[in-house]
Amino acid sequence: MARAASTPSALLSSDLIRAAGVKVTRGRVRVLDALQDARQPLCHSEVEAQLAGTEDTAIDRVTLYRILDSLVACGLALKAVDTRGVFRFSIAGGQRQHANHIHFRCTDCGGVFCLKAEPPPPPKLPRGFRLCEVEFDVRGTCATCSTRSAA
Amino acid sequence: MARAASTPSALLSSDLIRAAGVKVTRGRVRVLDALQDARQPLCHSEVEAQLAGTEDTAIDRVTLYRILDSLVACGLALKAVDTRGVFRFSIAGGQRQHANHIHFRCTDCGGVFCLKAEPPPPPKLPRGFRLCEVEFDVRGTCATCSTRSAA
DNA sequence: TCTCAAATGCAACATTGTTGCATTTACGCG
DNA sequence: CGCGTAAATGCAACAATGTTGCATTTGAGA
Ligand SMILES: [Mn+2]
Ligand SMILES: [Mn+2]
Ligand SMILES: [Zn+2]
Ligand SMILES: [Zn+2]
Repeated sequence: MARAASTPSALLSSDLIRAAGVKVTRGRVRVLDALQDARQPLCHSEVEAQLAGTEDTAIDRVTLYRILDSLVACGLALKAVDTRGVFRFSIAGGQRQHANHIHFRCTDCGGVFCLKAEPPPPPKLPRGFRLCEVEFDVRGTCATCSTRSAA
Repeated sequence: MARAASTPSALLSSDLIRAAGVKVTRGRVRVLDALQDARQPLCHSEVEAQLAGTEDTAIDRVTLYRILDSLVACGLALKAVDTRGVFRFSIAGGQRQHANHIHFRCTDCGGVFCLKAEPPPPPKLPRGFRLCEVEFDVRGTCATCSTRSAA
């Protein structure tokens, strides 16, 4: 089964940052690398933890907040709030390739799988309402997890 | 626009609370009244401000958090996070009456609005996958919030 | 190399939400 | 009504997340 995956592009973070028109700093490169490697949007503390796993020096907490916001400001990252009210960051553009099909989320392993079906058309909205995003969320257990739990 | 979870009845808050199976306290009645009167989901501080406008004594900050959560726990209120990561509360109606149509969630105020359209049918899944839940999430800004942000 | 706006580190602060515990209160029951 | 008790409240402390101000350092163009 085709797993939803991050971009296979070997574009260096430093190149992306330079192309975005902001200074290439060690912090920005490390954070963007972390977002690229991540398989889901990361919150501030998760990025911090990821960075702590490296041998490099730690980035200041406030600086990390500012780096994340700067990546969003220059279009390299996306910022969204999760159900607990915490901001999560992901690389921008990674979602575009998954725009015209729907996804299945395994509630067991957390995996996201691409389905063949197209997303349903957005409904008609009352006057004055502004559509921003339509998400068809299909949840359950994937084949692997279903087999394992049936055993 | 028909707001989701609007109660057509003039049921007293105290009756609703009693029927929900929890103790009828002055705080719960006042908070539920505030949510009923509100035209949009209110966050903690907004409920606090609303209550401060009355002549009654102020409710402790922690108690207000606990009252709001208790109203959610007993099914009288709904809790959703807004775009800034703040929880907003609104009165809940019967959820059964909202089974056959889809909803629009305002990412600004957290409000939930009933739409006329039916929910889309569940997609066909790959072999071995087990469907558990399907959710059609339509997000954007409601008429009120769209007007306000355009100003 | 020089220069300086941009980025960083650090301290302090703000907002939102939670936990522990002593006190008070709602309400079922005799 | 008056009791007993579990639930609810008030208060202090704490936690998590995010922001502001300011002095210092640094990326990168001239
Ligand atoms: Mn928050
Ligand atoms: Mn996909
Ligand atoms: Zn799975
Ligand atoms: Zn709204």
